[in-house]
Amino acid sequence: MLRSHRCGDLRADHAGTPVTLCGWVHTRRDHGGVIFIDLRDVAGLVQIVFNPEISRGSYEIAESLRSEFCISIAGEVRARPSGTVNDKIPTGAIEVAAGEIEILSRSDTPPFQIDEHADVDEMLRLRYRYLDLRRDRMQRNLQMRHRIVSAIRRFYDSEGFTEVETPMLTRATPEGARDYLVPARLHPGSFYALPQSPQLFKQLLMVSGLDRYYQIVRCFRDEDLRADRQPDFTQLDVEMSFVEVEDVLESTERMFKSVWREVLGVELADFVRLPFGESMDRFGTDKPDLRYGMELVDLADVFASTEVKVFRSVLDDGGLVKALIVEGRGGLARKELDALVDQAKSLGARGLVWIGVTPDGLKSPLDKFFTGDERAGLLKATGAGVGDLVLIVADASHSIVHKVLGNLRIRLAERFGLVPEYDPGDPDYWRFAWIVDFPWFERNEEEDRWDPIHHPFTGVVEETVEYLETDPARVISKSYDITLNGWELASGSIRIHDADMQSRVFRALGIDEAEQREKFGFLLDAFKFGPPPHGGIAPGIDRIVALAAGESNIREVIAFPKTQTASDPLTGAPAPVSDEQLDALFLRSVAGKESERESSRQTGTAAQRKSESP
RNA sequence: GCCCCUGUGGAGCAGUCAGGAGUGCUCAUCUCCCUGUCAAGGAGAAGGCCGCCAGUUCAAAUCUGGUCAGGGGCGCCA
Repeated sequence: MLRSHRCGDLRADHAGTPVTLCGWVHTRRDHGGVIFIDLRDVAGLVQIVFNPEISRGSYEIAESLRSEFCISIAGEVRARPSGTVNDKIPTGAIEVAAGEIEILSRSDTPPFQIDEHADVDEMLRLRYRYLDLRRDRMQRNLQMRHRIVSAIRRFYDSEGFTEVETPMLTRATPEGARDYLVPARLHPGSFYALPQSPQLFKQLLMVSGLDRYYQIVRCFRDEDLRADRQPDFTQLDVEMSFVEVEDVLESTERMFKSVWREVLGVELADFVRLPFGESMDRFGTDKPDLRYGMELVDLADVFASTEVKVFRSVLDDGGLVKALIVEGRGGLARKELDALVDQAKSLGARGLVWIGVTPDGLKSPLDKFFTGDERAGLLKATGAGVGDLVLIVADASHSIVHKVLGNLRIRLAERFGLVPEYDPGDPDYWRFAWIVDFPWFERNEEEDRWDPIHHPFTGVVEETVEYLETDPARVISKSYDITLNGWELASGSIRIHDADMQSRVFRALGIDEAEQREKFGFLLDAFKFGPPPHGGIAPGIDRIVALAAGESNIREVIAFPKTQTASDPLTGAPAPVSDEQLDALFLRSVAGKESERESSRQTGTAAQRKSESP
């Protein structure tokens, strides 16, 4: 070893110990006669003192040190002189008097400072990700990720699960997200797909009698990115045989509790159970943030016999009139209210009615149309008091009302500081919920058919099987989601293992036997050989870690993530390949115009291309 | 595909609404001073196609259009 200790591990009781340390120059404070270096390694910072009275040679070398030089020093740990102790760092009681120094490697001036203070442009961080990852926050995030994954493995190992790897090069799935394709050199014209999830393989493993399977596995979906979505992401994939819904929920909930206990030292409360319909009614979404109130209020009763046109026509069409109450914001300026109306419209609403509750009555463009009963009913139903703001969306489409109000609820909670600060040690901060009783189908008006909300192998709740042929909207699935503080963390279901039931479901979906064979033939074949009842779940690792670490973006917990256009500023991926490579794969590019544009691109990409060449 | 925000020395910002010489702040870099600092301090210096292209104008960082890049969202994500 080139070192005897780690910088950040030294404490007062090391005083008098000779040590050899390796690390990076974090900061340099040159006083002319004495030089201080904060030396940084994976464990933390420690102050090194260079003094010509200790070693003239080392002092002279230290004068040439700059930020991020990688150095080794040998010297003695000593208590700091009284009055110079630094309470801000764990090693602040001591310092190391440097006797010898070796510059292991020099560093160019870094493109940005490696400390917590600078809020650096993310593009730059990603281009120099290896420097970005030197920062304390990133180190902590990656370490937390490791501890979480490790705790998950420990849990499933102790519960008799077997981790099995499944192929990365597999067959394109007929439905779901867009696949990433890989040309098959040995099969001209054919392609592998990277897995969107190991869904079908884990079901096959149940047919194989594995009984309890898990895998921490990379998955790929070629869809547009979001704060919580990357094109390649990591899932905890779980499947169990001979279980019902309740067994998967119980096991998964215990896993999360165990991980939170081990990693964050907090004892989670039992997860709330929220039926899908109730979640939509109360929060306008199937992934509600339960850390604050502002629940939606149905005003259908209040305006049941209204003459206000917009409400009347919506209610007559079977639509919804619902409200959101923003406490203490009745005095919002007209300009801000107009901005809210615009937001609502951009989300698909025809309009947004705002009502300020003042001591003199209601302040609203619609107030003059309200009857006295309606004003009283509105206040009673919403519970709004003087100073509050009521926002109402009315639409024939229930989903638009819920989408708009659900979105406004989140934005207003963030804007008005209703979202609690990150406080991992507080059990109350972690609002886990099971979302259950999802409808099996959703209506696809464009294609004039019923589509599965989950996937076509999802089990059907027995009591609703009879509606498969008569009223698909009433069929409830044996599927479930976990949500945490407004994020969907996991999704799963009990699968259909009975051939007759699977046929009925395919019929309801309008998929005939030829299509079944073409799309799912190998799974249906497997299910001819005694498939066990089984089910599972798949939590997203990136999201779990981001929430646990208090990050609002999963890029912060992924070592080398991609930008919103799915490119990597560090490697320059994706990039064109040579004609020779294409020839070998029997491919020809038709993106002529695209590549011309590529070559005339401006500064950012040019600099990036520069970094690609050696 | 659509909507919104952002782009100013190496980094982070202000300036843009209301056009008038690249003006300012913090940090970094370079030189000098300094033996107890800790995001050290002091003095000085260097460093800019104001993302890019076009338009309006006597005059554009500022106004207009387009475009590229980064971020947030809608659609999409069984």
